[in-house]
Amino acid sequence: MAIALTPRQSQILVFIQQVIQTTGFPPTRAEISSEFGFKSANAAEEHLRALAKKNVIVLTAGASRGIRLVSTEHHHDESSIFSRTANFLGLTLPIVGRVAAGQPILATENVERELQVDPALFSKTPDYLLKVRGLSMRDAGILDGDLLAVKRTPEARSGQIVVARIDEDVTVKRLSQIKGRILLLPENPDFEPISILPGQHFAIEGIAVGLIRSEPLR
Amino acid sequence: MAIALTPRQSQILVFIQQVIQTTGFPPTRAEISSEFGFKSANAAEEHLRALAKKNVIVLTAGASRGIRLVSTEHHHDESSIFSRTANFLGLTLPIVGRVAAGQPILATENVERELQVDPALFSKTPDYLLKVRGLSMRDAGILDGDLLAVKRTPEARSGQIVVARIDEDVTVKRLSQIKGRILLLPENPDFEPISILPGQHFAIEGIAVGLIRSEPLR
DNA sequence: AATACGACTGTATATGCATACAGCTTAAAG
DNA sequence: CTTTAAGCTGTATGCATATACAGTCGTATT
Repeated sequence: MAIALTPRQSQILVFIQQVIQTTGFPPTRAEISSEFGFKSANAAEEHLRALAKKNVIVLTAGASRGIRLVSTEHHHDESSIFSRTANFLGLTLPIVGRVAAGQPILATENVERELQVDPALFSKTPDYLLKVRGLSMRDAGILDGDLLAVKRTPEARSGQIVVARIDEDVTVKRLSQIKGRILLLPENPDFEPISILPGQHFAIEGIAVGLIRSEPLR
Repeated sequence: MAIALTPRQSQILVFIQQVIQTTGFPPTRAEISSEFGFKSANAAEEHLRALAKKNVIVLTAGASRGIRLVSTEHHHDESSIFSRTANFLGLTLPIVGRVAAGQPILATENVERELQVDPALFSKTPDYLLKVRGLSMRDAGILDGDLLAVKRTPEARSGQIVVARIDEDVTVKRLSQIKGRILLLPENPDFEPISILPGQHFAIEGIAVGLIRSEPLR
């Protein structure tokens, strides 16, 4: 179970991803410090330690630029320059990874990258792609690592698959509203339904309108 | 047009690729020398210069591990009727619906429509999208109506999810090759494994590299 | 009030690493 | 037979980098 990153740590992580994508190799402590205006390389060092402790990167002791991103999935190679330059036909959707606790879903820190999508693909135009974690919706054909196309809306009908926020956590579940009682149902017998208790902060963030599985199927 | 690499230069290049793959960052001159038994780091330096001159890598002066692989171009077979036009947006992939008995998958009659896809999305570039019928692969997260991104290839490894042709029929299953015996396994206990009998016409049409679910999830 | 932690500044230092210059060897090309 | 290029050895130099230790500041917890 991964702990949520702080906003600052997310920024560092995104920067590392960007450097690898644009230069082909990870940044040094000094380069990170320079980017963020740190006057001491130690600030970067400590952020890297924190990210390593939270298992989003792996550090190689003694090696310069010894930073490795933990297998989120595909290593994006040069092909991603496509999504950068393209700006005419397609819809550009942000890919939202780990949602930092308490942060709005579309906060910059949560956006891992962007992807071009043909608007003709989905019946309802999605606003973002959420990277699904875990197997709680397995039996609905939603697997770990899948990109869920989500349309932002504050309301949903019972039975729809929704992105919901309970207190600080964001989750994907099937919505069930019976007699005013709100239930979030997993689609996997190994998981328990989530009942919204009075006093808990609950909000519908959006409804699922499609899905993209980018990893080679195994 | 790139000049051909010498055998030794190819070995160096492959090593660099392997290091990036396994560690997440490029090797140093010393590491290359160590791998190949060079007693001087200068040997590696000169190889890197040669590779840079032949445009297969880009060197960043002054940066440790400042090696970047140059994107290897994808070569598609021109024989395909469907030009996968790689413009700025990306790939144009044909959506293949019901495959008429005996017809090649990409025969015009089978193509329902076309869809633009960001090439950065899939790790292996797909050649077409196959509309899945039935629930035989349900437990692999492939549902009825899903668009399976397929890369054309005549060969596949055991365990991969493949598009295969048995006599006149096209099907999606998990490939199992044990002791020369070919089995096509469904991912749904309600379906039976398909055993290829001698005398039957069998061919791998492609492997699944991704999936798109365009219909609103229900 | 005491403690813990995120997020830094500041100072240091031992390696890590890129990179230059001088040669040597072998094989192909003129 | 001389030149050129690939492929090395050997020696050196100096910036590039990781990383330790000592503090500061503010915001939460306990």
